[in-house]
Amino acid sequence: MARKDHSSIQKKFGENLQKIRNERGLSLRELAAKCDVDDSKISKIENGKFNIALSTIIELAKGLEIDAKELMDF
Amino acid sequence: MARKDHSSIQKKFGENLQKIRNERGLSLRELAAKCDVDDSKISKIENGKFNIALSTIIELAKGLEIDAKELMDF
DNA sequence: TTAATTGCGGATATTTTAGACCGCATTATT
DNA sequence: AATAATGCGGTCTAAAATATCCGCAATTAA
Repeated sequence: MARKDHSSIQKKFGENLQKIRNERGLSLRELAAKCDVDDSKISKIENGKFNIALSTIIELAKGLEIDAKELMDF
Repeated sequence: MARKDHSSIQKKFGENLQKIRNERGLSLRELAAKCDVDDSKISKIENGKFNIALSTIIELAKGLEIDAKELMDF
């Protein structure tokens, strides 16, 4: 690979995000409506497809109405 | 701005990072040696210059020997 | 007073995300 | 059966982060 591989971190983060979203009973589109992140992007994040930015983590936490710390608890 | 502005989040994150690094008594170069992040980059992060990726947050936590959650506690 | 350390900013090239939208196959719901 | 909802993958462009490395002013140590 040209650049470092972070897929293992991304996957863990994604699994945790999905778990929390499901606990809240929110669909991808419902969560997307509550934060400034597109539903198709949330899906990709949950599947570990990319290395999201700090601001996106904060945005997701806002939509889930939780503290960003919780999202990092994996 | 062409893209959304996240400087307020970035600044808060940076201040928290700097606070923790100082508590540990580590210089920028010392921390850089303990994780895969260049010292000049850490300086820029501390000064809120950019919106770092998830993997960078994890990397910094590793170097500081703390949980990534702590870095998000701001 | 030298010499070393520290924080920080600049420059560049490359890679990646963000952001917005579309569309489909599979599951639910009516 | 028909309709709606859901998860998910793809496309595209512009903007931003990564990764390196250099260098300097100011502070600290020898």
